[in-house]
This record gives sequence, C-alpha cells and structure tokens, in this order.
Amino acid sequence: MEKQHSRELTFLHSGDSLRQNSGVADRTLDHSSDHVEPHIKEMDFFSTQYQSHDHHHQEGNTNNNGSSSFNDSSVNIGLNILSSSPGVSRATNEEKPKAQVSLFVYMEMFSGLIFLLIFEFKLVKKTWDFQESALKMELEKLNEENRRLRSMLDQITKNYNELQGQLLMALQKQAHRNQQEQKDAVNGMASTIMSVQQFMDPRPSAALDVNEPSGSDDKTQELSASPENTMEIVSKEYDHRMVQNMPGKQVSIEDGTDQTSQSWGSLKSPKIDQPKNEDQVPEVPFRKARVSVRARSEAPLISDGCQWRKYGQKMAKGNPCPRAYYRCTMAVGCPVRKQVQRCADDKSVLITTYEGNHNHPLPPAATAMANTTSAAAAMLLSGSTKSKDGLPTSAYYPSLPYASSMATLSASAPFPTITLDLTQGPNAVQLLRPPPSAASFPLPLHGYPQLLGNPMFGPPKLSTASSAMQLGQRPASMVETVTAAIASDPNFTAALAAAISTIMGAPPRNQGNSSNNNDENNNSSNGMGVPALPGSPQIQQSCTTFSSKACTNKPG
DNA sequence: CGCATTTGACCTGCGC
DNA sequence: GCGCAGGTCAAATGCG
Repeated sequence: MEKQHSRELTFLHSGDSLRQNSGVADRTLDHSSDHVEPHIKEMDFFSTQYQSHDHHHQEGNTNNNGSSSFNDSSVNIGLNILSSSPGVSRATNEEKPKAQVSLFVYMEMFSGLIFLLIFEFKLVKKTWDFQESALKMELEKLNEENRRLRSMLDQITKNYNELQGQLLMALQKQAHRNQQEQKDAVNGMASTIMSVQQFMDPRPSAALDVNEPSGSDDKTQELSASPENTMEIVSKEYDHRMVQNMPGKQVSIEDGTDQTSQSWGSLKSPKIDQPKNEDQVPEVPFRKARVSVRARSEAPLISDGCQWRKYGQKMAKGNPCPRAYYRCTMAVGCPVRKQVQRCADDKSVLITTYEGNHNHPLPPAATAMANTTSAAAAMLLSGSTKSKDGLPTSAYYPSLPYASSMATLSASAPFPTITLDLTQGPNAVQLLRPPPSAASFPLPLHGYPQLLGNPMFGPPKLSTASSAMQLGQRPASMVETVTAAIASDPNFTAALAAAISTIMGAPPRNQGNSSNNNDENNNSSNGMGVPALPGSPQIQQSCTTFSSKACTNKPG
C-alpha cells in the first residue's frame, strides 16, 4: 500500500529538486518500510490541516536548517508523518521538517496536476466556445442568406403571378377577337396550306378541296365531315376551350385541378367527339398526352415524390422486361398514372411514362417532376392544337425545370408522347434550336395548374411563332408569319412540308429531310430538331418525332 | 387485419 | 369477324 503510493509519487516527480526528493523518498522507504505501513493508512494527504501545518514547517525548516535538514530526514518518515499532527513530542519533531517537505512536494505535484487539468479543461472549453461561436456565425449567415433568397423568391412569385394575370386578361380579350376572326383564320390557313404544299409538293391534293371555305355559318360541321380537317377542328376546339375556360380556370388553378386531368381520367373515350357547333366544344374530351421520362436507375422506380400504387403488370411486346402500371394514390380520384418499364436495349435505363395531371397539391419533392411532365405535355398539346395556324407546332424548345436534356415526340405511341431523355448530357438540348422567327412566350396555361401555381420554376419558355400568334398576334398575320418563316428558314420549310403532308394524310415528302425512320418518325423531322406538325386525322395517333431515340417504347 | 402487390381474366381498340 | 396487344380490374397472395 505504502509502496504503491511512493511509486506513484516518484513517477510524478519532475525537476531537479523533485529528483532529489525522490531519492529521499526511496531511502525513506528502504529504511522504514516495516514501521510505516500501518500508520500510512490513516494519513490524509488532502487534509487542510496537514497542508497548512506542513507549509508552515517547511518554511521554517528552509530558513533555519537549509538543505541539511533534507539529509537528515531519511529516517523514520512514518513517524514524521504522524508527528505532523499537533501535540507531538519535541524529540519526534526534529524529524518532522524533512518528511513534511516530501509531503509538500507531493501536495505540490497534486496541485500542479490539478492546475494542469483545470488549465487543459479551460483550454478545451475555450476551443469549444470558439468553434461554437464560429458555427453560430455561420448559421446566422446561412439564415440571412435564406431570408434573402426567400424574399427574392417571393418577389419573383409576385411578379410571375402579376404577369400571369395580365396574360389571362390578354387571352380573354384575344378570345373575343378570335371568335370574330376565326373565319378569316380558317380561310387564311387553308390558303396557306395550299400555297405551302404547292410550294413544297406540286402534286394536286384532293384533300385540299374540303378546306375550301364554304362561307356557311356551320363551318365546323362541314369541316368535321372530312377526317382531313380534324386537326383544324381540334385546333378550333382547343382555342375556344382554352379561351372559354380561362375565367373558370382560375378556380381550377387554385384547387389544383384541371380539366385536362379530368378528361385524361376518362381514358375509355380517347376519341374526339366531333361537335356540331362550337357551343359543344367544352364537352369534347381533351387529348391524352403522355410524358415519358428516361432515366438511368437501378431502382425499380424513380422517386418522383408521389405515392403510387401498382395496379397491373404486363409483358409488352418487343421488350423482355415487364411493364408495370401505377396509379397515383396521393389523392382519391387522382387521374395520374404512370407506366414503368426498363429499356429493352439498355436495362439500366428506366422509362417512366406519365399520363394526366394531378388534381391535388403536390409535395415539394414531386413538384419538379410534375412541372416537367406538365410542361412537356403542355408543349406537346399546345403545339399540336395550335396547328391551325399552319405552323410546325412542336418547334419550340422548353427549358424544362427537371433537366430534360432531350425531348422526343413519339409518333408510334397511341397517344402523343413526349420523351424527356435524362440519360443524355445536359447540352443535348442545345441541339434543338428555335426557329429564327420565333418569339418566346410562356407555355399555354390551360390545364396545367402546376405551371400556374408553382412559383418554384418560371414558366418554361416556348420559342414558337405559333405561340406568338396565339397569345398576341392577330390571325390575319398568320399568313405573313408563315411566309416569313418559310422564307427565312429552309429547315422550317421542310418541317412544315412534312407536317402538312401529314395533315393531308399523305406520307411525308422528305425534301431535304434526313429522317427516314418509318416506325416512330413517320411524321418526322428534318434532322435539325425542327419537328413536324402533329395533327393527323386520328388525334390519338398524332405524334411527332423530332429526335429519335433508341429505347422509346414501341407498342405493337 | 389492413394494405400493397401479384397475376390471370377481361375489356377495348386496331389492323388484317 | 378474328386475333393481337395494350390497358384495367379484381381476387388471391404476401407482408408488416
């Protein structure tokens, strides 16, 4: 017991004096180990009584006896320790100073150690405090930046909403004008198509005969008699519907529903009823459009933030991988469905095809994808339905918020399908350049509440002359615009020719057209990313491809 | 036990 | 009219 204490203390000694003392201690131990042991057990090194007493005696010894006292203190240290208590005899007190010095050294060591520990603790605490304050400052900085961004976002949102309101107002005004000028528009369109087709393809087209203006009031009915004019009817319906629904649309926008979704929900009636007059237009089911997203993923599903329930799985022809069918379950009656299938050529590519629009608010995680698909669908639908203006309707290039790198309009799918290829590099979209005469306008706002209501992303820009015309220009200027576009861009001309050929039910004439794909590119492009115009008589099949991808679904 | 998934049957549209 | 293929339904099954 006593030996252990001695060893510890000896080990803790430092400095010359301490080394000296360690020798003293060793000698003491060697000399009196047998006697000291029972007494040491009762010793209290931490007693204040001892400390003050020892201190006092140590000073006295140092002054009076000097170093000699150290030499003589080698005997009976145990007794010395005991004699440090008050009331001991004088004879034993002679040995006391030397032992007290040793004790004092130990105590000094302890106190030094404790001081060191406290110092170290304070140092660590200071470091912590410093780091904590640095972190706090950083956090405050981030908070401040967050507030700044928030205010910017609010400002942008406000501006966007204001612009949106102005746009809606302008569209409403334009609607009334359009109704009055629709006859002229039809006449202008017919003559434009005729002139363009004669320009591109001099062969006579009997289909054009039905486009001759009849001059009767029931023009739509007459036009609907011929499937070749379905596109035009649809376009009129679309415009009328869009304009008519705008005021009521605001409600839908607010509650997150849209008529497109509802109509898409009724999948059993994809065909377009041919109205007898324009008053019946709102009952016409809207076209189904699909947005296919290609992304590399090993997971069976890409996480788009929505909740889906699988309701079916089929083996699709031409693909060894099964196609799974999912339904959005985030809200009761949500019409959105999606199909998930791995690419037959590249199993690492997951093809997710979305259909419909959500009729419920979306979580932030789902907003990006929903915006992307909505924007893509809007691009597709707005393009094809504005084709009455005689322009290549998909010739715009949205900056979709979800990093679409390539947009493909599929011609082989039963419904208009646009493919967003996320497997490509981000620069791929640069391949798709807008026509020179294009003007930038937001997407048509019909049926896409997510586009309207979500301030996260600005409205995807569409660069299209048709958009320009629809949103602002008078239909009377369409012919001029078409003429200018044709004159200015040969690619545009080729695309238009292909589109019009498609409209007229004739196979596309590849005048300067590099696309010869028969499967998906029947309505095809000119190889410059300028799409042809969809709008074949069967609306469901009216698809346009301006970029053929290897792994798009090929039903049938 | 409730919910999600699986899977075969059924429906519908389209081409021949 | 028939067959094919895509899409959907609903009972069966699995899982937590």
